[in-house]
Amino acid sequence: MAKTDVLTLAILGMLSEQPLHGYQLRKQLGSELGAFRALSYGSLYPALKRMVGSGLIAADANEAEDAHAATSRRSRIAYRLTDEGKKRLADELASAGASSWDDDAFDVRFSMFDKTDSATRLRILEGRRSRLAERLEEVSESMQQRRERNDAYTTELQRHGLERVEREVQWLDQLIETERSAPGGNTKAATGGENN
Amino acid sequence: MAKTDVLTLAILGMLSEQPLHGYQLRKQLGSELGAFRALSYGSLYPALKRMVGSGLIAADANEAEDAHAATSRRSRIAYRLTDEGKKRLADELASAGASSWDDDAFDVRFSMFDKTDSATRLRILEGRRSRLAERLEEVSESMQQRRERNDAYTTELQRHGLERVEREVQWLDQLIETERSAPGGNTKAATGGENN
DNA sequence: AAACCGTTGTATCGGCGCGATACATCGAGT
DNA sequence: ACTCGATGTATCGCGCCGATACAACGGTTT
Repeated sequence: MAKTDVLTLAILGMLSEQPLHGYQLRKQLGSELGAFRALSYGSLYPALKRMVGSGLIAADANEAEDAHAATSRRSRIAYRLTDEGKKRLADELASAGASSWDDDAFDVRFSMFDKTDSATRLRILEGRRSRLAERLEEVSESMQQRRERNDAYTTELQRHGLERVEREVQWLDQLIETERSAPGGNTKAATGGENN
Repeated sequence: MAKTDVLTLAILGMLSEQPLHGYQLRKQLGSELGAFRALSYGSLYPALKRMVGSGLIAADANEAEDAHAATSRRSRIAYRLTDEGKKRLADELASAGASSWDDDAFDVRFSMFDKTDSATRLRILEGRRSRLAERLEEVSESMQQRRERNDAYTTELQRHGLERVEREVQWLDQLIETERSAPGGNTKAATGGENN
């Protein structure tokens, strides 16, 4: 079982909505996710090539929907999911990821929550939460130990880092609670509350 | 003028306190900074090798302070700054970094604030602040544009990301204000206190 | 019409960071 | 004596990033 890295998963998710060119793919990933804020072509194109190689996606080279301009045409390649790609995505969406708990991986996984069932959502949220709790433990412990040795600025930096993680945990707690109290939400409509 | 990358700068800073082995260096960097939380040996040792090559640091291979055990001895290498390394660090500390505004670079630079004068501190804080403000602009703009197209979870992810950056800005504002009202702090002693 | 320029679009290269892995020694506990 | 964890150095493959190059398209300016 080849394991699916974060970028591959993100691309699978994007392409499941509609076929896209590399260029468009990059823009979408950049604007939609926190991760991949500035995904470089040096990562993207090789990744696409890998995915074509492993049969997850296919490259449709420039099919003109308008028949009138047959010649010329600048080179553009639209990528779409293959059946194998769809299967892989479905597997991944059902699996709670095992490693959906890293900073980037969680973001990607979270942005696909509307494609997942409530149970899986909860497992991911809780996994992420406990991962952050661990880090909280580690960091605050090492802060205690070296409290004397550090200067004021380093201490402040650590304190701020800690606070950021704590707030992340609070955010997760909120999401977990919402998910528990409204488990029915399979697709679309869940978090925001009742603004629409 | 060879430019100094983040890792190199962090190592220079660490070694300016005392000579250290690669192993110790890694632990210190991991616990002290937010960046380099889990710096790998695959990055560290090559970096040290590069720095020796460019003359910034020197490697003292295992000088036994106890003379009695002459043979055996496990291999340990203590690294220390050369004069050139000290000069490079001083230059870097005075320069406000030009690129001390990335996430990681800022953390490293901030942890060395007690080695810098107040004017430089302010310039770095303000540089970082305006960098974050830019990002704030971009993200909230792209949120407006794609508000309709995104599902609730993606929207929530973006909202949370935005909030995190906003809080970061508030933190910086606080630091800037403190720095302005108490500019005297040149070295050691700023917020925390004077324990030694 | 010609010149310019920003956006769309594909692609590669060198350098570097990461995770895994290997190997070796030391001190302490059972 | 044996195991186990911490200390310590080192490398390999692979993926990512930043820079860079090339090219065609659409729009505005002159």
